Amino acid sequence: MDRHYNPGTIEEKWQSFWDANQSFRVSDEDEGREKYYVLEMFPYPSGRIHMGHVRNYTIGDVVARYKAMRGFKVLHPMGWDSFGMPAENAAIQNKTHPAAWTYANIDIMRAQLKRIGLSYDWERELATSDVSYYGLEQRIFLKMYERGLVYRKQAFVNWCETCRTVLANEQVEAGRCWRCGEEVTQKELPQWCFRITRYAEELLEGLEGLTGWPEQVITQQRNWIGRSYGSEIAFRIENSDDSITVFTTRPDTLYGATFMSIAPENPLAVQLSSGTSQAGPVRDFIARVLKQDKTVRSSDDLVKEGVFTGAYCINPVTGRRMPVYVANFVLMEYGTGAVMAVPAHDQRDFEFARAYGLDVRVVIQPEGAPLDPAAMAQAYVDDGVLVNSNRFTGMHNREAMGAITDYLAAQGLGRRTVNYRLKDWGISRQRYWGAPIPVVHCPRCGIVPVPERDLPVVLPEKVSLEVLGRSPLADCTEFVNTACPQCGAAAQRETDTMDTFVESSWYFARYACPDLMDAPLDPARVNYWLPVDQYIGGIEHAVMHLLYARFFTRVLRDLGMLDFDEPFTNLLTQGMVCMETSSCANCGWLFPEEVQSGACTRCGGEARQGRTEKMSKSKKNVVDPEKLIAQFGADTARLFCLFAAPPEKDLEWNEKGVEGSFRFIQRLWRLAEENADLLEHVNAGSYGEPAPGDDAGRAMRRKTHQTIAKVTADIEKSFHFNTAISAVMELVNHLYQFVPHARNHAAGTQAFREAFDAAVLLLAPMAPHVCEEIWQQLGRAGLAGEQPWPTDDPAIAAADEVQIVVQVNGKVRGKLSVDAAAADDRVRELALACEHVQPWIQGREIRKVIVVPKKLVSIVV
RNA sequence: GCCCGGGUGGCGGAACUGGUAGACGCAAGGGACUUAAAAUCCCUCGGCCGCAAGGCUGUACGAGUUCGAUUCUCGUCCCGGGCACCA
Repeated sequence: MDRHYNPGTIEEKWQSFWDANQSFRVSDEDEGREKYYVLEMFPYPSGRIHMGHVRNYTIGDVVARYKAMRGFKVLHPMGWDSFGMPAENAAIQNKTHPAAWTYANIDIMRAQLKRIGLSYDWERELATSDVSYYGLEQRIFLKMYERGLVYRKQAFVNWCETCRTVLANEQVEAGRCWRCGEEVTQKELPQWCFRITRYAEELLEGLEGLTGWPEQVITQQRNWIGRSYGSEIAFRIENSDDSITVFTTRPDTLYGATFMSIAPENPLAVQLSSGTSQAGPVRDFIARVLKQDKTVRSSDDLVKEGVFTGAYCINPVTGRRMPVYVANFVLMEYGTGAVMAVPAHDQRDFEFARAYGLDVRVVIQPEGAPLDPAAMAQAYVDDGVLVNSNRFTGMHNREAMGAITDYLAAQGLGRRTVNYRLKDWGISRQRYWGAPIPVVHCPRCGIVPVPERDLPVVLPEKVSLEVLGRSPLADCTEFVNTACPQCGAAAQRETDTMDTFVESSWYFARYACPDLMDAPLDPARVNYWLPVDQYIGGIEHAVMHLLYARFFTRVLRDLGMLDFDEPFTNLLTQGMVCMETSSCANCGWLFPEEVQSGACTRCGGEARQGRTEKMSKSKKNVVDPEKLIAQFGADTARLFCLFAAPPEKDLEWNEKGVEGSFRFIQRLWRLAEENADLLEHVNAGSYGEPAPGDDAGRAMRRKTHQTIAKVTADIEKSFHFNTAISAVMELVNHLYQFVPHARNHAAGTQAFREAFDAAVLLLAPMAPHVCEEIWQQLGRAGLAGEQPWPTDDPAIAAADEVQIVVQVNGKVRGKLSVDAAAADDRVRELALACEHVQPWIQGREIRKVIVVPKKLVSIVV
């Protein structure tokens, strides 16, 4: 046994071993062992691994290694979400090509991941920017197109007039372009969309079955889909054959509808006003509202504004004329882009009516004081009984919702509907570094999908990224100019690329068959490995990524590529990695190494400690995993990530805590090294019963088996590695105490070996390098990681004496040690006789005595 | 505003289905070893009172249920996250 623990040497040795032996490669054949698919969200190759990755991937790795020791056949793959905007920005900045930048990053990050000792099947590695990936994605796109799941529509995008370019939401800062500061406006452009709304109901209902997901994520998805039941009601436009249809969840208030509000984007706004004196004001109003970017328009304090269109529609039940207004708070994307306004019973309509002097008609009366429209200070939105509602007067409003809708339906003026907040997924990006949308625009045939035989549509290499106003692909003539696949005429390729969320919506299935070249997925292999048994990633993906992946899984199912509904059976959302921030008046944010004993090392000024926040480059509160590993080794980095907090909580980084984890590993090593003579050349499996009367040996074995049970339960139940590690720490502490006994008793030596081997195996998934090394240096057969997971023997773990707490009136007054098998009556007797308890019960009447077996006795006096 | 989480020592965090609050680790203090330091080992460590035995108090705050509440119920305050004019 080596004298000192040398993480650098050991880790390099085992990482090379795993590489050379392809230790974590799995075949796709069913070998009788149960499969287990564990997956961590793949990273964007930004350049370097950060602590959030280390934490995420360590958690996944422990699960993978643990399940393997439990006898599962484990699939644990890794890849790269390698399309995206940062590559283009970096390319412009560094005058390189996005591909060069991306693939260089991948090489760096792959090497970094290997240095953490993660048990990936690298044979299955994939990168979404490889044509072998996105080319197959284009096939999925075509199949979706055939099924009507893809369509094109005019949609508003953020637009900077100065830069003449489309901006992503995150490129808009306080309503202005991030690059030039110009005010961002909304511009209507044709956009490709996926019809996710077709699956809205199924996606919502599927949530019920996701028992392995955190409640929080389920709720967020439910709110995002936002189902609401209501009615569609048609309002005839005065002097016209047309009508305006609205969606409302409150058909019961129809008799109180006194005007109509429509969204500025609603084409009716211009239509209705044209030819009237209101045409000018309406046009101006729309132009002004559309100039505001989405964040401004949806901000809290936006004043409700509107303008009369000059037109009226007719309330179908009262026959009253309702002026039609364009209003800035009405959303085109929700419902029908038009709202029947009931000022008495809707707060927004109320405010609007007061501002523009419109009628307020009460139609729902609460119990007690009747409402007076003139005196109301706010809308009455709660339940009540209908008034002023003709035949429905007197009916409870809940009942009236259905009754009024049915009445309208009978006349063809309305129907019950379900409306969703969820919108179709706009996938068009006017960007270079993404998957080309495989479509051709032909002057004669219109939109023609690229036939499957002509796929993939390869992203051209030579493009200029600095052109403005359109996708860089639009300027690449050899890409754009093509022949129409249908008629052969000169045509142009679509130059939009796909949202990168498309790639991450099916990569988890592709890992089952990454070698397949002529189809995206091999149903047999996908159905064998999937669904993913355990998916692990950041909570920030609670809605978008996880919803899109669920959508895609259903689409792929309907395309016959797989046959399950939900992609991820269990989901673990891990918390962020946080650290204290530091700053100095002169130099701003400081890196941790720029602070020494409270002073800034750059200017000598005072370094102030800020709040603890998520590690980020901008705040400089970061720890570089590479440096950390160089100093302490990967096992320490892993152990600390697991020990400092349970996975779902935020982890507070603490340099001293890292040293503590390092010390613990050294403590384990030293225990082996100092007692190698006792431990060497013995194999697990046969640890004899300690000699009768060997209490210390018995206690050691009890601790061992209790620890095995505890660690196993902590991992199985909730992946609470922090408590699992603390249990092993206790075992190791116990082992140190036990050394003298182990040296003097043969049976004690056995118990010592049993406990030590258990400690090493229990830690093997968490600190794999050092555990393998100890296992090997002590001459154990095989690899630690290939040993069966230790099993606990409840008979050995059971205590033969238990401590009983004695309470008097709920306060702890005494403690007793009692034979575990003692009868309740006997325990009760001992408790009452206990010397510490006597003073509290003497001379008082004992009303009740409660005996909880093996726990406590509660005496009520 | 609405919907989810969450408030436990100096710090990170433990506590099974209501049963000894503070496991484990960090920090701190004291001691041993050392010429010295590091490393290591031993002891102390929620607060208050007490020489001690021991007592009182304590899981954001206020009530309640219970023999017994960090755990269950109601109310209040604070922090974090998500959504937000959704008709």
